[in-house]
Amino acid sequence: MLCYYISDINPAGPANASVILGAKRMSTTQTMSTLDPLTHDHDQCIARALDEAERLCAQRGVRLTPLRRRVLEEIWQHHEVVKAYDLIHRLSTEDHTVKPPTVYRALEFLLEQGLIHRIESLNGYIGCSHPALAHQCQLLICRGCGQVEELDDPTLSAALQREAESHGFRVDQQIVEVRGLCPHCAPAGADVSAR
Amino acid sequence: MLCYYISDINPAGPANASVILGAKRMSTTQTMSTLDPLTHDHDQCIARALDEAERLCAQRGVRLTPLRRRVLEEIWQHHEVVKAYDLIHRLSTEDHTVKPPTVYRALEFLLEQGLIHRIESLNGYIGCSHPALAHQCQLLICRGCGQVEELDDPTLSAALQREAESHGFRVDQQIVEVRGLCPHCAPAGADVSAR
DNA sequence: GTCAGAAATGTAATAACATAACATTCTGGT
DNA sequence: ACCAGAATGTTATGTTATTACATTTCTGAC
Ligand SMILES: [Zn+2]
Ligand SMILES: [Zn+2]
Ligand SMILES: [Zn+2]
Ligand SMILES: [Zn+2]
Repeated sequence: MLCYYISDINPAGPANASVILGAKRMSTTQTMSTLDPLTHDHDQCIARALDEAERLCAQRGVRLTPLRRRVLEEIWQHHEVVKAYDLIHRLSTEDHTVKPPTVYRALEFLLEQGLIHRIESLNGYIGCSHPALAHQCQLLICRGCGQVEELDDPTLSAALQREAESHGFRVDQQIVEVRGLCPHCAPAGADVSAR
Repeated sequence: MLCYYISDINPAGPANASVILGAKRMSTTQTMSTLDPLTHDHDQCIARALDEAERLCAQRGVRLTPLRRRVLEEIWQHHEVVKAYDLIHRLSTEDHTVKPPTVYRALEFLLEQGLIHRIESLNGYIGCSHPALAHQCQLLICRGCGQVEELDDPTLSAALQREAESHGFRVDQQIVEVRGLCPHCAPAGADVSAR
């Protein structure tokens, strides 16, 4: 199962993406399993993620409180990595500043419930695209647009698990993060210097 | 190529390790590619790492200055993850405190030269066990003893690369970290709660 | 409905990790 | 000796995360 959406049209623009204003349709030239910016209804995407979260928490007997739900909603605003202090700023208002522990506790809950993933190499967080089942995922992190594709290739995770076990290692958790350029940013290649 | 050494005898002790005082020999019962604590001459291990670093830097025309060498030496004191601020404390004396940029610049140099690896999930660093060639490695990180085994399975890294490319992703870097228990800590399993 | 305990949230302080900007010193080539 | 570039020193600050404790909210037993 995959989830990779483009919430904003890349300024540089995907060189070969099919863009027909007003007539949403799939891009035909991208090999990446993405939805075209114009085909992706992100409001619906957010709603789906939140509904799924509600459902899972109810089913598990844990509480998706307004605060936790709000944090999850903020994380789902884009398909880009979100930082804890971004959340603090976004949740704060003129008359009420949210303090770090508030956000970190919500993040902790969402991580425990598998509703988000932590991106270790960026100290950031991203919504999980298939939270119903426990899984070891591989994250493709674009340094061009900051967006993240979550893969769940059981063959890969099994191979890594096997390799670790063959060295007598008992695996708790796999952290697999691939840094690079997504298909929308790669064509522009030359102008996307290391970030 | 593998490098996994035990610098300190685990307090809990490997349940089934062969230990013959005074007569260093390989453990016969561990499946992990480790050296028995007693067979591992860590002074020699450090010396080897530093010599290799000297050789590579000379060959590449870069300067392994006393400071950089000193930082590398500290990182190699054990086979455990080292934190930047540990290094700051270890390098500081009564009459001279080392400041963060000093250490971070040395770490940056050592990372560029492939002499150390950064462990993203721990904000730590570890000596690279085969720095002569560029490589994508897999790190097995024990939560029991803090030691790290560096694997370099080209099959695994190729599989991950292929998977990413099949999604149109251009790979810069792979981060593969496996958290769990090493064979010396796993048998004691029950008493090693999550850290 | 009441109430006690548990869970969640609020708050203040601080720890841990990392970098920016600029000054000074060191090094190697001429 | 001189110069330019590399390396290091120094100050300040930015970023990420946790500890400890107070208060509020929720839940289930009665
Ligand atoms: Zn979306
Ligand atoms: Zn991109
Ligand atoms: Zn060693
Ligand atoms: Zn261990």
